[in-house]
Amino acid sequence: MNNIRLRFAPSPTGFLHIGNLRTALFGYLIAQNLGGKFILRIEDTDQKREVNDAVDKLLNVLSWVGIDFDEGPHRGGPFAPYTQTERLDIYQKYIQELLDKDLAYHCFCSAERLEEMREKQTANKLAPRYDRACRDLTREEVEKRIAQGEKYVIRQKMPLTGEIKVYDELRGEISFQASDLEDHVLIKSDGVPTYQFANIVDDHLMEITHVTRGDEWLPSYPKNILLYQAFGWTPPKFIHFPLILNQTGGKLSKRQGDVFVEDYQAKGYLPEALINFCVLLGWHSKDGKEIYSLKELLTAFDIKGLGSSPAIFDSEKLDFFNGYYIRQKTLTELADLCRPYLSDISVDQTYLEKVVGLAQDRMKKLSDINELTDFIFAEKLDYDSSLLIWKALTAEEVKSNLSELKGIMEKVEDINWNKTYLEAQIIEYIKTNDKKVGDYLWPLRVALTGLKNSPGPFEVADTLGKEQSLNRIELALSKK
RNA sequence: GGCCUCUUCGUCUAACGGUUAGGACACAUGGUUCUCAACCAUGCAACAGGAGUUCGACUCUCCUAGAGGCUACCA
Repeated sequence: MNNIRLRFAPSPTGFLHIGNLRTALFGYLIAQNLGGKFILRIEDTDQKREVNDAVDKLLNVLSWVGIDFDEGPHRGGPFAPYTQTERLDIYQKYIQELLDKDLAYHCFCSAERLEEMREKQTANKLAPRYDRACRDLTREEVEKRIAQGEKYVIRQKMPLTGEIKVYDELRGEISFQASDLEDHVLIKSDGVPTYQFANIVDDHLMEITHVTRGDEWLPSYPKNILLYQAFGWTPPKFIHFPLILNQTGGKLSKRQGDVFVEDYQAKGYLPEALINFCVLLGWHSKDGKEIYSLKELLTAFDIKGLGSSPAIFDSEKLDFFNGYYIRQKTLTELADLCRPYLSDISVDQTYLEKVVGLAQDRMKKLSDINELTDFIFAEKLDYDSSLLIWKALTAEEVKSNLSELKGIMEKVEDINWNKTYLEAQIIEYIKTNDKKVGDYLWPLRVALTGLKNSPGPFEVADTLGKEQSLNRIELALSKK
């Protein structure tokens, strides 16, 4: 047993962004790989963005993909509570410490003043930054204004000069100029801390050893380090994962399509595919293997395989993985997975397994099941009789071939009505009469499916059953 | 505007400073096949540009360019 501890710390905003899934996944894998603990902490300090049931939903999706936690709001733990709005008194205590050390200060500037200030700065091509107007107020003045009921925030007092060096596990040392840092807000005017403050306090208190987060946090890293220094705490290790980009290289956002795990779940992507696909965005194994189950990743994952450059989300590769994992399913599993996507939910289980078997090799996602197997459930096939004609055959030849096959199939006993038996009978007939396979099978297949492209005639006939198959052949024969 | 990060096939990515720059997806062709899919085989395709360091640079340094991120009392 060691004391490695990592956390996933999302804001409960409703859905799980695909980028967050990967952040959670990497964190989970590192924790598992190092034999440590994985903790869920809910960062709900922005009440404006609060969404009902968000935590339950989040937990559902994460458990769907197979990620679970050792500690968190749903199961407690030695560092409870794990929801930031339940920890407000803790932050009060720590901000007071900073105030006492003169490393933070009250700021009474109004939102309007700040906005005006920023507008002026940008107009003058200056970096928009708080002008530190309240940084050096006297203690008496601060007390007086608080007593008068003035609203205030608490800001971090940054050093004015010098260099701040930080270390990222993937990129090495990065240095920032203190003069580029803003005195950012630690406690908002409603007394609730910002991410920047709550996050650091909680990571320390919860004894997090490796902070894993997205690349978008790199710019605030020096401020975080300064906060650790202000408290006299030893910072954990930091790993900033490169971002996932959209097809055009921009930020993955709602506007260009699906960005939430729930979207993919609804469309019929399997958790195995999502996990396998996501883990390969910025990570590779030593031996170049690319097919990985979550279970295998638990031991195979290695932080050394992480890269530092952003990755474009390629849905075609996701489709490949999804098709691959669909093909790995047993018919029973696949039937269960497909059932919610069927318009007719009352389909018999064994029948459904046969139907699903026809589509398995052709599916990219579960929702494809409808389009792929519509022809099976169709009351009456609707297709042009010209489709029945194979290559140079005439319409008469096609009908004659179909009649011959009908004759053979009529004689097949119900008990023998299966793919293997039908295939053996029909192929034997064709061979012994020295005919071409295509001249018979194409018309038969079209008669049974009404489609240009479809699964083979024997498996379709098997699924359809004797009566339905013969009806469909009869329909083909009656076509003009 | 400022700061930070990133840069190998279309995409995801390999390559102790020495390889015909490898694999996967996609694509193409062939095989298998009545069609499609699946499967198998083959092929196509990349070191952003420029200086250095070095006997030798995809790999180290610097510059340029491009891309992305951050620049809120959002996370």
